[in-house]
Amino acid sequence: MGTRQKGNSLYLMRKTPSQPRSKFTVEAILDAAAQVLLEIGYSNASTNKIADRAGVSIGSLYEYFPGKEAIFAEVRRQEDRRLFDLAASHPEPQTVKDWLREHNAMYIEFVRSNLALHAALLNEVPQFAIVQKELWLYRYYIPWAVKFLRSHQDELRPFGELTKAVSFLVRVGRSGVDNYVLHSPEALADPAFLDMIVDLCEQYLLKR
Amino acid sequence: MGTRQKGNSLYLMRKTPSQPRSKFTVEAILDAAAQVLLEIGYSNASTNKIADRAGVSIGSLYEYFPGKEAIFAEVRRQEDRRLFDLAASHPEPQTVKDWLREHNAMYIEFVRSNLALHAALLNEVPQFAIVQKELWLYRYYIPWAVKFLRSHQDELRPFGELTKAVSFLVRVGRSGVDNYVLHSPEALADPAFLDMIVDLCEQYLLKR
DNA sequence: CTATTGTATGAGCGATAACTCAGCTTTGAT
DNA sequence: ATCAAAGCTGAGTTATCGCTCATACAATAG
Repeated sequence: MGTRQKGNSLYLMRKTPSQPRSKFTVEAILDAAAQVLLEIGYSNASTNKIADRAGVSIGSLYEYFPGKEAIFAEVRRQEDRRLFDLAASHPEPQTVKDWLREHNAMYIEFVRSNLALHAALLNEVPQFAIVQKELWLYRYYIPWAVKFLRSHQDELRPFGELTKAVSFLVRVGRSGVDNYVLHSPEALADPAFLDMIVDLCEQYLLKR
Repeated sequence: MGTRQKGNSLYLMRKTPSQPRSKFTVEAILDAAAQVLLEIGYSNASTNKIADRAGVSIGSLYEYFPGKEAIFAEVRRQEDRRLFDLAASHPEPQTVKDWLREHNAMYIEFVRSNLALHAALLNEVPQFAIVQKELWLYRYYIPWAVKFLRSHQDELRPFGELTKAVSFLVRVGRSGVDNYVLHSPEALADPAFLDMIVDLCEQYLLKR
């Protein structure tokens, strides 16, 4: 038997596939879930339809996932992971100004690269019990951003608690972009949008 | 027969109650919807359960709403309206600084006054086809904020398009607070959070 | 008073959802 | 070559969902 989860949470995979073919199965399920989501929406997406679309039997689906919540939670985790990898693979800029521009551009590009999916995730799919603390963004990205900014503190306004301020700015920035993904996706393509959000970050962070 | 809607949208009420007793019925349904949402979550909330909880027959529910999407869309509209009324009833401050603090405090208080409901709305209930432009926040609040800020332009940094900048800041600010509602509700009670968001707004808007 | 429109009821129908389980196939270690 | 574990299958069970409709009472205009 595979590696069964202890708590049997509604939002976690039941077991982790060990053989290659089961890895394909799980991948097919996750891909199908994204497709079905875009085609008929979260509330109409059922485990049966997802399994169908994946070309996998419903029994197999339940072998790995306790239900559709867990499937979409996993889709979210994958996107979260993709984003972190993207950021981590990026060479570190010299100045805070550059850093702000590049990282904001990166996130905007990231959501734009699969706009429909991200809009649907934001619009329709509950966040469930995806605790922020377990996401790469919060576990790794924010601490990493804090470390970078601390090492460029001469460029910054004085902050009592830099960690708090950075975490705040990252969350606000991200939520702000997400708001536009949902309500004004066309604005994301405009370079002026990037300028605007970079401006916001600079005004908040940089000393002058 | 009542005032039937033309397009028969999934997200609008079917008819507007004219007699007092039917107004009570609709109110009961909306209240029940909020309760059921908090108790069992959006995806488990069914029209039958909502009607049950409201003490109203399922037939009556379908008299006024085409489905649960429309019910929750209406719950959202009511909250949106409540917020706008709150803001509109507020006396206009003298300075931009005061304005920023008071309006941010107002929104934080607003969400905190019914935190569980707002968290649930953000977390679980799809935004559907609630176009931003039809919300009070965007139709009235932002134009109004722009008007206020334009009349205090001497306190502001120069902006090419003030409307764009204000709209951006309002949306980012609101989304940012919403992010904390969802992921760190405890932080909202801390006065430092208000300070932080006011600081962000001031740094972005105010000249120095 | 009467006609018309407004409001309320709830049993019940058809559809579909979630999820199980008994049995079959594949894989890989020995 | 053998066999236990891993993986896969899909018809079937149970529950609930969305929604209709025949029926009846209430309000109001003329």
